[in-house]
Amino acid sequence: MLDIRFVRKNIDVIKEALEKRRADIDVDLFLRLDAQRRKILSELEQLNAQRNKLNTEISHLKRHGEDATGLIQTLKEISVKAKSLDETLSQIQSQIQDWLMQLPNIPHASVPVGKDESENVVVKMWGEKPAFSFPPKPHWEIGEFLKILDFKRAAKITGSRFVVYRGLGAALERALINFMLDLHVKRHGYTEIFPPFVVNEESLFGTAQLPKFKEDLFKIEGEKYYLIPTAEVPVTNLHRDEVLKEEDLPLKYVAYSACFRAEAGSYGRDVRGIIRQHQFNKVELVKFTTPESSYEELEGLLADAEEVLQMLGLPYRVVTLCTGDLGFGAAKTYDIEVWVPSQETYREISSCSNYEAFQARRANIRFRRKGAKKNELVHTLNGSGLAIGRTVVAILENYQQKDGSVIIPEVLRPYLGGIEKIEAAA
RNA sequence: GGAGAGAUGGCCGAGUGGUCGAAGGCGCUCGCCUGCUAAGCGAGUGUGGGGUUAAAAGCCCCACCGAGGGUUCGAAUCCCUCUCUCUCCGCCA
Repeated sequence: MLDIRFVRKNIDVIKEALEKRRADIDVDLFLRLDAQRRKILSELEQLNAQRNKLNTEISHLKRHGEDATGLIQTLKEISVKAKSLDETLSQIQSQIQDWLMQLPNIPHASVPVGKDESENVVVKMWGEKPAFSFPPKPHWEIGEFLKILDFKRAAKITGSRFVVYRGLGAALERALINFMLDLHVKRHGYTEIFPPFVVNEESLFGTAQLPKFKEDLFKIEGEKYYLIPTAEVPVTNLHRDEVLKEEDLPLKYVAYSACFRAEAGSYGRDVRGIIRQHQFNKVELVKFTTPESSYEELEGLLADAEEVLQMLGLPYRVVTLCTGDLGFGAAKTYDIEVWVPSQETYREISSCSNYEAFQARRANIRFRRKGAKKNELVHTLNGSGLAIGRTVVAILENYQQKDGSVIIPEVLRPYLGGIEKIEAAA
């Protein structure tokens, strides 16, 4: 959410941002509602001030045992008027709130202008794509051959877009989680969080999944709870309605969680394999920073996520999302895309974003500078570090051998009891 | 799931219809005093919104005593619903 006063005073900036994003939102509606709101608000407040004055007089009279019938009559009339104004006001206010909730963040000046995904800008290439002496297999074939991924039984026990990891597959998933957590905690200085995987509506409003993206979420029937689509939600909301201390910033958290996504509207995309699942694991990085340091911290966050791929020896590239592809609440986003040999393409494995104060305003996360009177909103950032399932895809495909086995990257071996490769069970 | 108790400012805690944004204490900030980083004295110390302003400060006004609704001329105080916390019982990894 953006600051209503900022919007009011910078309507041209808003219009330009919406145009760059190719978003169609009625800005004039806002201006009309806002003008109405302020007019009614000041009328109402004048009435209230009048009422408060008369009330004081009445209480004086009453305490001296004098008659206040006339004043009470006047007050009755004022109260009736105030009540109806109040109703009108709250209607307008909720309309304004709805409008503001629909308004996306303003892209940062450094974000390239573009219409869609095709105009994202590659800013970095890392690693060498593996050269195979045979046609590389897709990860689902490798996984089934090695009996580490079981799609059939997952479909039986749950449904499509679910998978069962078995044996070394399950161990690999667990190893990756531990490896990434250890890296970010011990080397990058993040604090580990193990959050609830279920959250309430307020949290989802705070991080801007609601109200716009309800159809992407799993809701628990009969409860007010939702399954989290990412650990970003519980971790960012850790400090909802809090005032942080300047000296504690930046706060850096890393959290493992399962993530649940309805994937509505993605029928037919990535139907095979584990690229797109209803449930997947992810290690997420979240930062709370001062406004002036958030872009520096974004670069740091990106580097922390990249290091995972570097240590695993997986080739990747980094792209800056253009304005047309930028997520709703983000001011700037880097995607890290890992090389997937069977598809001969790079696939997103991490998305690192600076939300500036967009989430902080919704979630009311502030900080106070030393000696300052006023609280300010923090900036929030987050990024995957990394998506576990897609990392498994990358490992299986990039490290596959001609005989169908898969070499384990060295850094993972201590997490897998020292084994060097996954082979077909005898 | 059943029964009961509670939710007030950074913290503790008073306040059962009118002068309450809220006593008192603690903490914190500033000042004074004191021949030691103590004690004492004085003042200040919530958040959000609207107006005034080029802007800020300041000033004026409004709202907020877990949340939402209601009664009333008037609600922290009365009524209803919800949420959370605590105690006991039941169930349970």
